[in-house]
Amino acid sequence: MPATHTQSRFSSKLSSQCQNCSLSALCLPIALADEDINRLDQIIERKRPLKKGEVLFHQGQPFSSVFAVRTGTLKTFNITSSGEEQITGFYCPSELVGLSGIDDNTYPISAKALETTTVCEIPFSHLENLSAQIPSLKHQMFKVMSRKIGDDQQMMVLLGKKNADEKVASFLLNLSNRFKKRGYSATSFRLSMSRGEVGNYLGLAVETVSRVITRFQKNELIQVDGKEISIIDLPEMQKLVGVAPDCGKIAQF
Amino acid sequence: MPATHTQSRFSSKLSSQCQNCSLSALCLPIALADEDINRLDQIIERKRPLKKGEVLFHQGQPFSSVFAVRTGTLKTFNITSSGEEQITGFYCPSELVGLSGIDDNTYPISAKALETTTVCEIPFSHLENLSAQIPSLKHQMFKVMSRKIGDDQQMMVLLGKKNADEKVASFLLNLSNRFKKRGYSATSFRLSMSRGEVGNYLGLAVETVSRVITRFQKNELIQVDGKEISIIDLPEMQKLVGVAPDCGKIAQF
DNA sequence: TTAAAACCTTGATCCAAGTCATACGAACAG
DNA sequence: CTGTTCGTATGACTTGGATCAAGGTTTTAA
Repeated sequence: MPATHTQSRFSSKLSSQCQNCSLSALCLPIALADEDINRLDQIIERKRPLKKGEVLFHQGQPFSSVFAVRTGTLKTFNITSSGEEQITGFYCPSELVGLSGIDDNTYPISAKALETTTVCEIPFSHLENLSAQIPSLKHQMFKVMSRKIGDDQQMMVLLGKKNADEKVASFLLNLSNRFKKRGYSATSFRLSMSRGEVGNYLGLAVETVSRVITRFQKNELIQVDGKEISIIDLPEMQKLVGVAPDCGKIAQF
Repeated sequence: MPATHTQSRFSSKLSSQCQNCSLSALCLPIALADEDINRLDQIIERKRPLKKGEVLFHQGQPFSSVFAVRTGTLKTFNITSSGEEQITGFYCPSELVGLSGIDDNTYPISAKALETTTVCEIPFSHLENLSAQIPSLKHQMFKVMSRKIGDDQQMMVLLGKKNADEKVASFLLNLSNRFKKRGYSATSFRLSMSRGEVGNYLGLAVETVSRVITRFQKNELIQVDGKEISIIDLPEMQKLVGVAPDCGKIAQF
């Protein structure tokens, strides 16, 4: 399909990269002017792909940048004093990682690729400067961080109050929504994380995750083939996590 | 004690209010110029005190302001689809409430006073404008939100991985740290929330909270008289939550 | 291609914490 | 002041999910 013909002289090749890419969550919703997108684009460093298992940044390392996932998936985790890994989040394309490092100029978590993953590095000092010049960008930054706070609080509800079935169902529906939002199928997708990682994230043992998934399949809520998941009975799944039909956000982290 | 004598002509009575008050967490760490503090001060509305049980804002209500607690305590919570209350946080003096409302201009949680509580209302649009003029204020905003994200993630670790003893100990030490930070005793304080609210927050039944507290007292880790708590054996408590001696932040939400 | 390693599933058993029941003290509205 | 409600404590019982164990499958790397 041919590219749009009405490009301003500022919206170069770089600009169109930004428009297609992962950063859409950060910039597109506020409809930045072409010129502004271009300015944002110029501070971004596109990095070589990370291979599965490679680390983007380490817990404790000095904070310098936030990263937008372009393709692939990341997990963030920290190592507890007893040496176990605790996964704090999974990041899909268009999502921003590293925001929690701003506070004391140190990443409090590590980020590792679950599969081959490309990211855009956004040096934070540049982003901060630019956000002083582009008010809508600053507002968008606040929104992104605010949303993260709200989402994390929903996650707390999930961890504190829900049982294993509700946790796994919430997790699957959450992924489903995230895929849907960026144009992929909401009902059929591939888990890039292992059962063990899902369990770690949800506060469940591997065996429990496995059993719940098997049971969901027996009850014809989902169809499973290894890491491929199809959601068969979406309404029933939603009932399971306690989503009111008219209220997509609540109780779904 | 007499007030400082070297006030600029801009740092009026209002300014000195800000310096003593709850907002210190937001503005003092970055050492705003007197003039800037004054400007911040002028957008803040000081409200009549909330009585115990009064609601500051309701879940679903349009977002307009963030609030800094000056005295007293707030809890934030949301009502799940099944009608139960899920507490997502407690807010002590100097802490900011309502940041999660920025995202979609709606408060996703309610905030209610646990005791007589005074807050400063900071209209967000004004704050955002001002932050465009005072770069260090904008940076401070990012820091506050970033810290919240990091803290919430520690809370997830707590909810997902810790047992009842570790949860309650973490909770008490976290309060202890917050009191200490603003100059109160780190080892002797009053819980403004009920056992039920603690349990709700930590994902535990009331009875469990009660039993753990009783046990801690028997083991001479703490001394309890109703809502008054004294931490007797701080090192042992820290060992319980897995704090490395040289590392105050980790695993303590 | 194949061996090793990592991952997944299922069954059997166990225990931490939830639930139920009861009682007593504190707060509070009338 | 006083009855009612709310908060706290503690014991008895139950249970969801962890743990242990073992076998099958997929992925990885040589």
